[in-house]
Amino acid sequence: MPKALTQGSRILDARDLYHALSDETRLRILCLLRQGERCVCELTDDLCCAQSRLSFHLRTLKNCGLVTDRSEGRWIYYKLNHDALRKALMFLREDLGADAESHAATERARRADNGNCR
Amino acid sequence: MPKALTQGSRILDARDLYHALSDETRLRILCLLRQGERCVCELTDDLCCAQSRLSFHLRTLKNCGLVTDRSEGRWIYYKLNHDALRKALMFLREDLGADAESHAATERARRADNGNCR
DNA sequence: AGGAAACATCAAGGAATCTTGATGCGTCAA
DNA sequence: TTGACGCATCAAGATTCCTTGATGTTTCCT
Repeated sequence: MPKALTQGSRILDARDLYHALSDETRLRILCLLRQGERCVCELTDDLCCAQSRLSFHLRTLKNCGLVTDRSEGRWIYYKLNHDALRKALMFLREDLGADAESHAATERARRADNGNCR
Repeated sequence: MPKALTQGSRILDARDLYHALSDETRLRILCLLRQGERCVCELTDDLCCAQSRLSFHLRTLKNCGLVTDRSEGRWIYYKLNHDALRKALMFLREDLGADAESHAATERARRADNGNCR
């Protein structure tokens, strides 16, 4: 499939991921979940955050795939979904040309196949 | 400086970056700028987007550092700022544990220094 | 069975964000 | 110097997003 056709939904997927990442509370949730699974009541304590508010943000994170949940008895455990994190990272790298190292080297390479906009 | 003290502003910086990335128009702008500097009228054409609207989004991108501008005569040229892109990428990698490769390996390593939340 | 804990969901209000059209300012060409 | 172009900015309305408090559901304990 030509790249142009897939670009649209790639952008929309990326937009949804970055939107989920664009809130302080949600970023704090993700930082906590990095340490492992957490149930909602633990997160509520750690974040000093009303339960319904937390629930709202967890749903936002779940909707775009950044977290998954699993229920066990009365508790619901949330954890990071690394596939979605990787998607967010890969869009930065592949679509926007972000690189972890100094920019100079990669840009030199890219300039070889210089593509003009139109 | 202890990591906890720097965490707050890291999160706020990341939030601002991801907010700028959370809009379809802005992502399209960034994709176009990846190919090199563009002036506003070129972007207006490429995106079929009202000029004032484009100007609004360019300001959003500029405010968080994702693009820089340079004026030349009547034109103002915008280009990507790779330092900001790298910041967005590094937060995903370092603070959230995103990795480009399969997750299994890194997580095995990380589990050694298992940190509990509290 | 009854009560409490853990969580989701809903409605309403408030805040932030986006879009649009109008206006203003600097620059260039005639 | 006048007019057109390129762009920013502003005000107003529309839309999306977030927060809060109330209520509902499920599960567990007694």
